[in-house]
Amino acid sequence: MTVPLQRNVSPKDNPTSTACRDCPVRTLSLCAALSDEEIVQVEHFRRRRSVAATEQLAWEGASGSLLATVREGVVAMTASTANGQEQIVGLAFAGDFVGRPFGHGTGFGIRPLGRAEICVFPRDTFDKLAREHRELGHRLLVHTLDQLESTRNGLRLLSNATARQKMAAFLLDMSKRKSIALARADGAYLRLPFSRQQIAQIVGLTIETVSRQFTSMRTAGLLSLPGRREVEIHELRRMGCEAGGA
Amino acid sequence: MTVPLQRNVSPKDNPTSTACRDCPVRTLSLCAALSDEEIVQVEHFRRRRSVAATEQLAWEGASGSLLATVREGVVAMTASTANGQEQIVGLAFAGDFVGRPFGHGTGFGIRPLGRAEICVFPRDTFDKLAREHRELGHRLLVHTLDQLESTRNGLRLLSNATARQKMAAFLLDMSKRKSIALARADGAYLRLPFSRQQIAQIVGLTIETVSRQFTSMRTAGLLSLPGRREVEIHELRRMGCEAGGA
DNA sequence: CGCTCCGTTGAAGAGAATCAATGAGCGTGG
DNA sequence: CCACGCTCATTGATTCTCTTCAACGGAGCG
Repeated sequence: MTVPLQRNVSPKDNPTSTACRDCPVRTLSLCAALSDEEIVQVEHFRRRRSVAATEQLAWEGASGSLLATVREGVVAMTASTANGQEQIVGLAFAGDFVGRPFGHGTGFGIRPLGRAEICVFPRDTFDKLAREHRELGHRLLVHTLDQLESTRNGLRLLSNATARQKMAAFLLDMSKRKSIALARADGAYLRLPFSRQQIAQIVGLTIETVSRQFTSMRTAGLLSLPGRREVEIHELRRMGCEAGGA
Repeated sequence: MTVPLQRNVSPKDNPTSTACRDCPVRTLSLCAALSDEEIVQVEHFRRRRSVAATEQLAWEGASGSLLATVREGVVAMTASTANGQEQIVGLAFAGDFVGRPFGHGTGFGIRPLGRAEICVFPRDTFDKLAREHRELGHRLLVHTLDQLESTRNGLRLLSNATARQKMAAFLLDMSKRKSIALARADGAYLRLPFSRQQIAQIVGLTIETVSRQFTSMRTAGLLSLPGRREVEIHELRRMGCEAGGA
């Protein structure tokens, strides 16, 4: 069986294209602010990178950290806590922007959770563009405001919630994100891109407690765990009650 | 004794002036992005308000919340946690901006911690200005990035730290802020604008634990408590060790 | 003086962390 | 094909910290 030669391949059908207009996050990311003409200019200085799961993209406390857009996978911002553990203080999914423009670096560590594809911008060029291009700057601002809001939401969660509440809220949050691999539209089935250890670092618990909560929820009939990284939530409403302190 | 008539009073000497150029946060806030000519335009639509300690400026979950600059005092963003408590997820000091521009409200409650002076902007006018005025937009972006960074720092703290670590980090954070009433330049003496209850809501502990930590730190010789809201840190370095998990 | 608000202190209980061991999945290599 | 070793997840027992419930003390004020 021979593979037929394809002619007139549309951009979308060509997964190996390096053109920005074929980028999977073309309309999600900051780049949506750029016209097709403008983005061709960007192609000259942006650099795509495929990062391995073990690769650290920036170190905590390092001054000059990267500026990038996540094209595929999940990228985490980390901060080491007092007892030497590592807390995840932010997540960036496909289309999200990572890094601290304008001067100083983020101060946080940046690393992928699993394999990821990112698109890196040189600092000075990006800064200049973000200042001069009105629409891009505005989009970056809105994106930052959104991140601030969700980080503050995380703050509420981590401060006072019980382990059960943290886990329920985390699962509901994930079920709302369409960008992570979702098998069903209602959000009841999740294919998490995280290990148990990573979940623990996100919700601020130990891996043991995370595991206990999963089994406890399963025996309570709230969910089932078809695979290591799969979760099937049986009743989203009941899960909401768990998150809300009921 | 008669008060002599003063002629040629300089702006700074006139505390009751309602002009923006006499504003105490003229050079700190977003308004620093505006020239003296531009700010006269702003005066036409901005409205100053004096808010009482008990006054709620915005309710959690309310869609249209306020946009304002803090001129004096402290303003908090709040979120009610699962167990009905109220967690403070953000603080705004003199010069800081409060609110969520562009569309949706913050979703968080906004209230002053003690008396405060704010400068309120109508939503549509502000949004328009922030989009059209390059320098103002840029300053708002940088401010938001800063807030995001400090919120993420708070996340690290609240997630895994012990009560002692939380309190030490909180005190150090406050000692670095020059905008709250500081009697000494080295930051070793603090006049906190917070009650014990408010501190508890900020660091995510109960009021009892906060109180216990204060007395424990006092008996350990780390600090002394001259007044209800006063703190004298004896050794900033040792306090840093406490915050860092030593 | 008595009231209220705020802060402190004490004793008991609950929840998560820690320490420790077992189990499941997966790739490697014999 | 199966044994082995590795990583990741689960489960158990214990310890410790913080919360909760309760009482008390002091400052400010009518």
